[in-house]
Amino acid sequence: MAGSPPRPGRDTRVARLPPRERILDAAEELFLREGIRAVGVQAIAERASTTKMALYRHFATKDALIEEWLRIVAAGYSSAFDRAQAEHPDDGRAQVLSVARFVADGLPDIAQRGCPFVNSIAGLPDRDLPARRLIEEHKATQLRRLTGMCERAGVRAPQDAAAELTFLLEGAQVSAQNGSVDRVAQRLLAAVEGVLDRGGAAGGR
Amino acid sequence: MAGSPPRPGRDTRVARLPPRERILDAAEELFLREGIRAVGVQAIAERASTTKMALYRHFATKDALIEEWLRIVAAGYSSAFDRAQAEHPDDGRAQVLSVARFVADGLPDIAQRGCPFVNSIAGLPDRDLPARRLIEEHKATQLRRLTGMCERAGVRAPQDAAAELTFLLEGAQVSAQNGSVDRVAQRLLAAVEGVLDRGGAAGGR
DNA sequence: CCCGTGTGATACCGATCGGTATCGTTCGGG
DNA sequence: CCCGAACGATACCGATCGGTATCACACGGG
Repeated sequence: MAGSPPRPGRDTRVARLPPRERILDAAEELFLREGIRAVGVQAIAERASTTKMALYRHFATKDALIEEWLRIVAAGYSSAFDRAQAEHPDDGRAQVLSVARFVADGLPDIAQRGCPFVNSIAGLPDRDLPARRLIEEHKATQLRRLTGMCERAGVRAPQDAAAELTFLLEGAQVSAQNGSVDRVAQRLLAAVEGVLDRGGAAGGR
Repeated sequence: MAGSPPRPGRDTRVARLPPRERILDAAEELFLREGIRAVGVQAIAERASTTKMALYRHFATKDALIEEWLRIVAAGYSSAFDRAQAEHPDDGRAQVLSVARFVADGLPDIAQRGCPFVNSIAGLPDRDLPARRLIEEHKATQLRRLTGMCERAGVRAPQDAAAELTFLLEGAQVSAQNGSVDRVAQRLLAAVEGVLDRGGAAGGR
């Protein structure tokens, strides 16, 4: 098919990605499964079929690797927001539902591995660590975009609705992880629709 | 001065609790501030003004200490449920609101240290670790009691309502931790009231 | 053709990890 | 009064931590 594969080398194994990508993939896998602090750089290097030295040629420190990984994960969520807005322009309600469905679809993974941000924040004690700043800015951006979508959906109190939606989204993820609630995805989507229908927080009165 | 204090020893410092209590206190402090995996037994022992040996006389292993600590934290939450039921017998709505207020009151601490369960679960990869089993059983019990309260409150769909309340409660805690939402406590209580008024998930239609 | 860059492999660094062994001391109950 | 249990202190165990140094080799562009 392809005339000249990118960098097959003479390796018998599957076509290898550049080391940096392999390291990030391996780190993702291990960070999710074992937790940030439980994984050593040695284990990451081995799983990436390379060595510790190669890892430290691409990442100044383990924390830098963690930060880079979190940046990629955050970009994934952001692109879900992008897609929601691109597929349903001017339809705030559909945008929110699209985001909610994205989160709901990810719940099976979350149930086994946990939310990358929530799990990572546990191992990042200092509030001014670069990786934590990244997480907090990401969450703040998400809330802002969610608020915008709620405005476009014409709900009564966009700020309140966006906050409540955030609670539901985050809460569904931790509930999926500790396995206390069943049919989490279904319940999450129902609750999100409820918030959208009702507008802000207490709408009955 | 004092005729016979419990166990002052001849220590000049403040009256000391028995070592086991001191160790648990020190562990709680450090586990919350730094995270389970980041804290070494040495650090715990030093903060408890004792030694590693004394610690291992009371706890078979570090994991056992973690488990015992989580058991105590879980008992704290359970007693909040007990109080809610004792102070508002037969009034399910007031019971739920009491629990919600308990969580809301704890949010300032959560914002700085994070939820003990959520943070710990990140460092407990294996699902069948005793400490994780404890967390999951605790969360399951909470959901059951919440469901009972919703039934007593006469909501339409108690199971759905309890699940949504769980999402809100958990989500508010992680949102407080990452600081994305402001006025978390106020918003949480408003959202909880909304769920109680509305009954189950989507009630508008 | 050859040279520099990125790579793999190995060994090493000091520090710390969870956990254990061995002491002497202290203290309270029978 | 005295004996045993709990305690404090210290040293130690092998393993692993994050991070560094060194060296040989493969490979592609000039």
